[in-house]
This record gives sequence, C-alpha cells and structure tokens, in this order.
Amino acid sequence: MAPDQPMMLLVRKLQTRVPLDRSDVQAVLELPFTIHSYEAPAYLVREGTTALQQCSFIRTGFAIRQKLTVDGNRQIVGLCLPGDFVDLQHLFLNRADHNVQALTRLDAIDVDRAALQQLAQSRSNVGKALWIDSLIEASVHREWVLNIGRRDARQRIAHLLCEFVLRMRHAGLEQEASCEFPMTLEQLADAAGLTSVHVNRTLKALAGAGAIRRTKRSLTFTDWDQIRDIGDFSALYLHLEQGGPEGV
Amino acid sequence: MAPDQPMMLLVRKLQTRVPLDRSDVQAVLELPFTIHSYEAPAYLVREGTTALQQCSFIRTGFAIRQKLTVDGNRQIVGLCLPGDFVDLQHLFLNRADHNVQALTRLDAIDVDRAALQQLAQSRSNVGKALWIDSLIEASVHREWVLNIGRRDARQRIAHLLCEFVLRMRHAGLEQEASCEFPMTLEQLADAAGLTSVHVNRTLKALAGAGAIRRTKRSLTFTDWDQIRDIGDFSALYLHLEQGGPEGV
DNA sequence: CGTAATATTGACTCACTTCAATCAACGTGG
DNA sequence: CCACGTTGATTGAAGTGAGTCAATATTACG
Repeated sequence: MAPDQPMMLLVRKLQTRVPLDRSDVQAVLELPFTIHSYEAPAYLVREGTTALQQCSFIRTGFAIRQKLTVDGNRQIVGLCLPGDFVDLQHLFLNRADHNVQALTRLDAIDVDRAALQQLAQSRSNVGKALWIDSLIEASVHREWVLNIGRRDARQRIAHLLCEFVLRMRHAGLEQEASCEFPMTLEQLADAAGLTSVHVNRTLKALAGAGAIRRTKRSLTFTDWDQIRDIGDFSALYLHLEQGGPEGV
Repeated sequence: MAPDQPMMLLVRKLQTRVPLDRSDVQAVLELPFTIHSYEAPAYLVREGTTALQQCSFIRTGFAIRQKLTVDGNRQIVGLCLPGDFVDLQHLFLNRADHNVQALTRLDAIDVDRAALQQLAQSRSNVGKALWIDSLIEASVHREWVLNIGRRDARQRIAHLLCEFVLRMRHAGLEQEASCEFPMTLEQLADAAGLTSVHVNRTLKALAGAGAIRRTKRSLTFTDWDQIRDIGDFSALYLHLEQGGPEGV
C-alpha cells in the first residue's frame, strides 16, 4: 500500500465516487495488473476487437475515443485523462465498439478483466463506484451530442475547453488557470465536428475577445467566466459531486 | 407469472442480455412497481431533479431523451422504445442530467429504485444484465456523436431511420419493412442536429432515390440495402448479440 | 540542417439555415 | 356535419457559417 503503488490511483478514483472501507481497498490493491506504455498515436483499443482480457486505466498521459465513417472522417467521441478508465465498457461488453488512441505518450494500467468483474459483483462499494463511472461517461456523451448538434463553432470549442479544464482540476492535475493542452487543432476539430481551419479561426476569435491566451503548446484561460458563458457550460453533467451524500 | 404480468416485460428485456435462472426471474417479478401513463409531450424526467425514487421502463409507447442549450435549442440525445429503460442511470446517479419526454401516449412501469439497486447488487445475473444495458446505451450515444459530428444530412437521417427500425425489430415490434414512425419532422430534426425544413428536403430526396416511401403517418423501407449504405449503418454499436456466448 | 507535422491565412464554395408563405390533416365545439 | 384553430408538412428565395483548396509560415526533432 505504498503511495507509489500504481493501483492506489484506481483506489483514489473509486473513492471519488463511493467511500471504500479498508477491506475494499485491500481487495482492489490485490487485483492482478500489468503496466503498458504507448507512444502517440498508438491504439489502445481497436473497434471490433473481441478477445478482451483486461480493463485499462490511465496512469499518465492522455487518450481519445474515436470512431470513423466509411469515407474516413474521424470523430473524437470522448477524452481520457490521467486516472480515467479507458475501456470500462469491456467489463461486460464482449466487442469493442470504438477505438481508443494515445494522444501523448502514456502509461496504462491493465487490470485483469475477469478479476475486476468478480470484484465488481462481490463488493458492492466497488461495483457501485465502477457503475457510477460508466453512467457518468454516458452523461458526458449526451452533453457532447448536444454540443455538436446544437451549438455553433465558438460555443462548441469553448465548451470543450471548459470540460477539459474542469476534469483536469477535478483529477488534481491543474495548478493555475493555464495548462498544457495536449490537443492539436486537427484533434480539436475532430472532437468538435469541425475542420482544423475553422477551429484555428475560432480560437483566434476567442483569444481576440480576451477569453483565452494561446502560446505554442499551452493554453491559458484569461477569463474563465467569459469562456464558461460563451460555451454555455454547466458542470452538472459531469456529476462531480456524486461522491457526496445521497440526494445532493 | 401470468404472461400479462407487466414485469415479465422487464424479465424478457434482461434475458436478451444475460440468461436468468428461475430464482432470478422470481426476484425480478417480486420487485415493487407502479404503472404510470403519460400523454405526449409530458415529461417523464426533468433535468436537475434530485429526489429520485424509481427507475422506469416503457411498457408501450415512445419517449425521447433531450437537452436544451441556453438559447433554447433542443437536441434529442436518444430514443426510448417499448421495453427500454427510461432512466436506468438513476440507479446510481442522484441527479437527472437530461430530460425524458413522451413522444406518444405511453405507459411506463416505475420500479422502486432502492429495491432495484439491492437486486442489482445481490443477484449477479440481474446486475450484469442491467449493467450491460447501460453500457450499450453509452455505445449508442457514441455513435450519435459520430453521426451528428461527421455525417451529412442525408447520411444522418438514413442512419437514424436504420437505428429505429433495427431496434424495433429487435424488440419484436416490427412486422414488415413498413412501420408506424412516431416522429415529426421537427423531432427528427432535433435528433439529427438539423432543421425541420432541411429534414423535409432530405426525406424527399431519399424517397426520390427509392430508398423509402412516405405516406401521412408511416414510413416504409422500400430498399433496406440502399438506406443502410446511405446511412453508413452497421449494427455493431447496438451490441444486439450480447446475449450470446462470451467472445461472440 | 533538413524534413515532417502543425499552424496560419486568403479566396471561394456550398450545405444547411432562415424567413415566410401556403397547404393538409385533424380534432373540437357549436 | 361543417367552420375553425392548431399543428405539422411543404416549398421557394435569400443568407451565412463553416468547408474546401491552396499557399506559406512555424515548430519539432532527429
């Protein structure tokens, strides 16, 4: 149970959803796991894969969920931050329905699927925490449908940036308003359902309005209230308070 | 366990995901429930609601999941067919993150939330079936993000129609190629991230190409292969075969 | 340094929206 | 049984946000 024990990351993640007792923690720490490193843009999961032996989560680095149309257009359907599960869906689904790709160099912790299944069904706190995690992911997907379907480019980009920053902050990975932003224009475009050319223009407009500042590889929020308003952002869909008492 | 027992619908639904043994079935049938009727466009769930006492599923009729932007634009983020859960997410989330609205007259079966939680965590087959259901829902959301983000109007509408028909068929509710289609142009538009004017033109084009036929209140698929090709539709994301053996 | 990604910018195009008018279907009450 | 109102469908004309194409600049990095 050393603090540098990789599985402590999982324990802490679960504890943001449901309080775990000592024996729960012990059981999680005893799960069989291996660690895997990937270089961008390696695939962690490929759509259609069926022999799924583990569920992974991210120790360091970033990944994206994406799907492709027949004509080769890519849509990013979700982001994976450090501490997030990459394929919790494979706990019970037998076929991958989308791709997961490394955005940066990343370390993933692969937990044995059968053992995690077993744990999820025998320890109700752990099961509940995992279940909540997958329910929140669905909620985020719904917000993305709204974002892409009914907001214009300016709002979409702003919303996406807000989600990124808030999730970073919630994961304890963001110090100030500024942060290293891991996505290129093209990736941002694929996440927003736009083109990189238009994302470039939109970011320039946001910077012109004073909402953000851009330097080579990082992104600063110079006016959080403004960008939140532009992006029509409300954090409710992230269910960040779920760890609290019932009915919050 | 009479065949007209409302909860048999839930049993059958769960059995499409995981085989249940006799005692599982018995336990499900013993869940406390009430039945509720709604007229369109009544709300079954309102975003932000916190005192969630039950999880509902649809006995007859149709509903939609939807969210609104500040400026009042509506986006439909999912469809609920007869036999589908309306708010399985409330099994463990304490706040509604979107609205659910009746599309037609509908009967819903409200299952006591605490009892269902209890069952989900004590009976692993039931728990697994419910969990799979919520994972599939997330998969459908991902496909919607792709559909709205990276397909043009023609493809989007075709894809949406394919999903509807396939889910109807899977629920055992569709006889032939034709079917009563419960959505207006405006609702179709809100589901596809388009305007009703453009949906009208797009449907007309699809009918002109011989892919569908439209009469007042119904929609016929005159050429399933064509509409599937137009919509870039592959049913993998619906995980319909999940009930089968592992690794299918 | 050289080379490949990524970012930037301008000019032009187009898919979809907006606005607005008309039409059809349907339920309802007198 | 029919006028009427309401909701949904249809069509045309005009506008626009975002895409496309293409050239150039910048950055990363071996």
